[in-house]
Amino acid sequence: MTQPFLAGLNPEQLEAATLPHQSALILAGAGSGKTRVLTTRIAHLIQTGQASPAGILAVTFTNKAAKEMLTRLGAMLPINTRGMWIGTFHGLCNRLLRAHHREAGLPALFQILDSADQLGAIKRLLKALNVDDEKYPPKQLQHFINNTKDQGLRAKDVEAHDPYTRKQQELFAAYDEQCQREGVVDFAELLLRSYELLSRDASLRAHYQSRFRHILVDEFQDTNRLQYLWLKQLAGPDAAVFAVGDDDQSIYAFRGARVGNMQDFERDFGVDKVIKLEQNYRSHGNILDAANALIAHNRGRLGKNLWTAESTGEPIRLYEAANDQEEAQFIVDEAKALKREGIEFAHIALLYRSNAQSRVLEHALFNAGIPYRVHGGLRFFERQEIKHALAYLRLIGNTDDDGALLRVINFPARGIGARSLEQLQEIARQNQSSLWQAAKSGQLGGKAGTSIGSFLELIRAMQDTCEGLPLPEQIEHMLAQSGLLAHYQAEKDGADRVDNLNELVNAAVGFVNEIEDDSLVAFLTHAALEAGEHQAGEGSDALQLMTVHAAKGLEFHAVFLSGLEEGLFPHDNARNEADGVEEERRLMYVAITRARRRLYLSLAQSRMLHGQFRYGLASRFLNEIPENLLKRINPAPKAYYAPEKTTWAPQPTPAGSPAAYSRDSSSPWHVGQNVAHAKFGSGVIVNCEGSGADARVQVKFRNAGVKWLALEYAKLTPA
DNA sequence: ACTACGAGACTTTTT
DNA sequence: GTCTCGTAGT
Repeated sequence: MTQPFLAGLNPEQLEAATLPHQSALILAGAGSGKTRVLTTRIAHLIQTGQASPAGILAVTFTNKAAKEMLTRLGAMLPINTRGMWIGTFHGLCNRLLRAHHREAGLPALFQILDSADQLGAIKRLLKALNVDDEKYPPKQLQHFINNTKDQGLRAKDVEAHDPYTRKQQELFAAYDEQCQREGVVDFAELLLRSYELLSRDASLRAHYQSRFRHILVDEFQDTNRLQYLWLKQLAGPDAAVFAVGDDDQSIYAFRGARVGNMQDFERDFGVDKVIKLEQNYRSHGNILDAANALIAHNRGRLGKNLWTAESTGEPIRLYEAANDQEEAQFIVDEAKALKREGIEFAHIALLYRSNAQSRVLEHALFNAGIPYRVHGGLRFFERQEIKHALAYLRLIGNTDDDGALLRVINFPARGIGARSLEQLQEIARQNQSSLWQAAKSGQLGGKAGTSIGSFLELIRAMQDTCEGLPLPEQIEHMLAQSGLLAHYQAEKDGADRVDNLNELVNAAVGFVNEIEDDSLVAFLTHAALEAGEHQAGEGSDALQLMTVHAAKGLEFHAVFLSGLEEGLFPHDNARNEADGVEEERRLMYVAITRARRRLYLSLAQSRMLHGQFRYGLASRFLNEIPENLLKRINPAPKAYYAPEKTTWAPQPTPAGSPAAYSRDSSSPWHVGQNVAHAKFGSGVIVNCEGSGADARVQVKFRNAGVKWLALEYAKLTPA
């Protein structure tokens, strides 16, 4: 039997992919071909007859990773991957719970709450119980609930030694009851429920244990306690668990990931095979050397050293700017230069530690006319208008979904105000029923009773209309009947929202074509579990902007890593946490190893953050990269930057360029000067740089925004 | 029922 | 600086 897909693997990759039936831990460094090994192993198991497609369970963290795996697998083997259990932890748990909803104590059509829905549910709970949300902030309670569940624990399992924790515990229990009553399940609950189901039901457990004799886990370092427990329940005595991970890339401890699971795994699963994938196929030598040197400062690593067959390549460029705007300008200029060298913008990434940093970069890119795409941000299914539409769909499926009902009972406005709702909620409380049941009971009189009654009729009418229709048509009718579409069409800035609502119909068409299940619940589940990147600018040649977290798993020809200052990276908040700095260092390691050929590191001596100036020292991580790998690029002499109406603090003069921040007296233009431009109108100079033919000024126009202008060409007049 | 204004947040985030 | 949220006012 030929297995062409095994060709080209290095010895370690080959060994891992063809390992006999036993549990194993694969330490896969950045860029070492981990996804390839995972998919190749699955293909190998199937083709050699060691496993049938149905006998394999492969679990990832993101939908993207799961999709990637399925695509690659489909290319290797002529099999239908559809029935295979390859997916995210949440996706697989959902599948399990749908199949055994009765045993799990859930309604057949249970809905999934995303984080925002969950927060809403908690706020509602606090209000119903008359709890002071100042004393028990909803966000904090949400955190408490999710954290506890992620440990595999329920409210009753919490050890409360103080009144405050006891109250949280009590609210946690009440929250779970509320969810149960409404037939909804949050993300953590998906996992906890299916874990409890497997632990409780021996025959069900035996069934799945004998079915899945091969379990493969991606990004093992990111698993939390509960996910680990879940895996342990699913893995029977003859299961071989193939865990792939990299302790150096563990950057999600803040949300419960436990690197310790890797050591536990070796012990609990009797692992005697640990394979290290250390050959990196991505980066040039200098970049890897920098990454290795940096990560060596962490203690308690499992130990791994990346190497490459590639040449050393270019040095890592380090740039220290006077301020954040200058840093952004440097990045813009270099990106342009790279583009001239033939590197596409799409292969260049601008990375930062926190989202707040993107604004200055975007601003500079916008002024330079460079196309860019920001990753992360509002997802399609999280938009307000989409949430509203989904709430109607949820109500069609399950009228007891109080969260959904409250969201749309008065949207578009139907004269059901806060007062009517309070009455309704009071009745529901007394009857121990859902809001829908309360409304139906006829205990509401007067105007409130009538308007709420007609809302009930509206939903019932929708249910009737939708009965038996294909999903996309159901959505179209709902949009019209609910008045949502009309509402946004009438709104003056509603065009985008209308587009999105129509896009929702398209999404349903795509969904129905792709998935065999075209039920409403399946679509709603899809919406909750795959909020979707679904953003503009895809496919075009645009610079890629994202946080370092979001860059994990990706690679780029050139990477700019900005904001390398103490307090930002490592972040201030990380310094107080146990092992906080080590996690930040791993984050830095992830950032560095994204670069294939060229890496820029930059920092600013001062930057605007949260509305005020902040002066940071160079990040400690810069000192952990050997000097011989670095090439320092010195800033060209610049005029100082003085923000309008801000008390300007003198900036430290960097060594080696004493004149860098003094005013250029030879230029007739200066910061703060009022000027006029033929096309853009009047404005004020906010920045100057260069001299002679290269002289440029940045002008903030009253009506035309902020623009950089070359003095040689732009006709500016003092005003 | 809609708007406007002030207060407070604000690391990272997938599901 | 900018966004969200909640409340008070029209």
